[in-house]
Amino acid sequence: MTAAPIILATPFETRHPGAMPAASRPPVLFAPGEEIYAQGERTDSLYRVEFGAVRLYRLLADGRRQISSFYLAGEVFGFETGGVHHFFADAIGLTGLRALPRSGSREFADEIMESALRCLVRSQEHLLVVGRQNAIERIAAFLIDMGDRQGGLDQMELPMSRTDIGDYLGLTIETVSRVLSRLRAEGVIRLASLRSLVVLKPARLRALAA
Amino acid sequence: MTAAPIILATPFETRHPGAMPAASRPPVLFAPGEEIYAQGERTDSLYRVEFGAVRLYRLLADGRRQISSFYLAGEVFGFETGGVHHFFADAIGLTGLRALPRSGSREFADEIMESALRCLVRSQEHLLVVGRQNAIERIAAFLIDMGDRQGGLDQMELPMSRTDIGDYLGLTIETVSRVLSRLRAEGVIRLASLRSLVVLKPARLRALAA
DNA sequence: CGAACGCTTGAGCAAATTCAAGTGCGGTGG
DNA sequence: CCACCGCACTTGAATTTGCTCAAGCGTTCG
Repeated sequence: MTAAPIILATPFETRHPGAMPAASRPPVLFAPGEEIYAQGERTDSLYRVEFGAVRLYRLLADGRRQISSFYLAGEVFGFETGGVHHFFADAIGLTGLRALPRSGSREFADEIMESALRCLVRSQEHLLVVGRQNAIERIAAFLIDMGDRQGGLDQMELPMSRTDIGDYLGLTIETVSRVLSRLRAEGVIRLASLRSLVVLKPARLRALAA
Repeated sequence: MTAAPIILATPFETRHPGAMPAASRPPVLFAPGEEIYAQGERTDSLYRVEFGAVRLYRLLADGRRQISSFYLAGEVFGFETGGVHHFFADAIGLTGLRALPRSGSREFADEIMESALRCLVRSQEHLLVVGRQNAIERIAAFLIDMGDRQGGLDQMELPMSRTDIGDYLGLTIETVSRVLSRLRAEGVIRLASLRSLVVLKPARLRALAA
C-alpha cells in the first residue's frame, strides 16, 4: 500500500508517463507499491502494462479498500471521465508502463472504446462474484480468471498479496488464506510458493466457481 | 422476473426497437417485467429510457441474480462489446424506450464514449458498496443515489421491488426490509407507500452511507 | 541472529441468511 | 360494496458464514 523503499538507480524516463511524448520509448518503471496516480488527479493518457501488475482501487474514509481490478502485462487501464481519475492506481511488483496517447486516429479511438467496454463488462461480471457468490466461489472464480489471463495454463503467478486478493473479492485476508488452504487440502491446487500456484483439478475448480 | 400478463393494446411501434429506423419516433413500450434483451443476443443499438425504469442483470446457474444497474428516465444503457449482449435487460414498470443509432457523427461517438465511461465509473463505485460496506451502509448509499438521480430532492420513488433492491445490493429481501424498517423506526425515512419514500434526516442518511 | 512482514490457523462472535409465520394492500368477483 | 385472494412485504427465531481477535509460523532482510 505504501511505496517500497527501492530507489530505481537509472530511471528510464521522466517519472510521469503522461508527460511522455511518443509511444515507442522504453517503459516507465514503478517500484513495488509505488503510486501511479491518485483519485482526483488530472488524467490525459491511458497506460499499457508492459510487465508487472497494477491494482486499481477506491478507499472508504475508515480505510476499507476495494480493489476494482488488477491489470497484468499487455492490458490497458486508465479510462476515466471528465479528465479526472476516480480511483487510485499503484504498481504491485516492479512494473513497467507505457503511456498511450488519448487522442489519435478514428480506428485507435474505436479500439480504446472497445477496450473500455470490455473493462465495463468485466467490472459488472465481477460484481456478480462479489455480490452473489460465497468465499469458495469467489476464490475459484478469481483463480480461473487469473489463469485465463496468463495464457490459460493451469500454472499461474499471483503477483498480489493475500490482502490484495481479499480487497478485490470483498473478503478478509484470513478467509482468503483459509479457502486456499482448504483447496490445497482437497488437492484442487498446489502452492509451489506463496505467489505461485498450480491447478491440479481444473474441472473441480470450475465446478466450485459456479 | 417474468413478463406480466398485460397485453399492450396499441403498440406504438414494432416490438424490437433495434429495428426502429430514426430517433424522433414515439418510444417503444414495454410491459412490467417484459424482457428488453437477453444475454447472448446480438445488439446494434443503445437505448434511452423515456419513462419507467430498467434493470440490467446477470444470473448464476442456480438462479441467484445480480442486478448490475438500474436505469431511470433520461438515462442511456446497452453498451456492449463484440456486438453481443452480456446481460439481461428488462422493464421494471411500464417503460418507454427510444433506440439510439450505434454509429453517427464524431461528436455523437464521443458523447457515447463519455456515457459508457460514466457507466464504468458508476459500476466500479458500486463494487465498493457491495464489496466493502455493510447492509445499512449499502441501503443508505442506494437511497442517496436514487434521490440524486431523481432531482436531488428528499422525496423519491422506488420503481423496483425489495427483491430487486436486494439483488442490486447483494442482500436478501429480508435484510433490505429489516434495514428499511430500522431507518423508519429511527425517523431517518418515511415510507409514504411501499414504493414512495421521503428522507426526513438527509444528513443522518449521508452519515450512515460512509 | 533477531526483527519484520506476510501468511496461516484457531476460537469466539456478529452480521446476514434461511426458514417460517404473519401482515397489508390492490384487484377480482360475488 | 364488501369479502376474498394473491402477492409483496414484514417480522421473528434459528442457523450459518465469514469476521474479529489472537497466537504461531516461515521467510527475508538488515
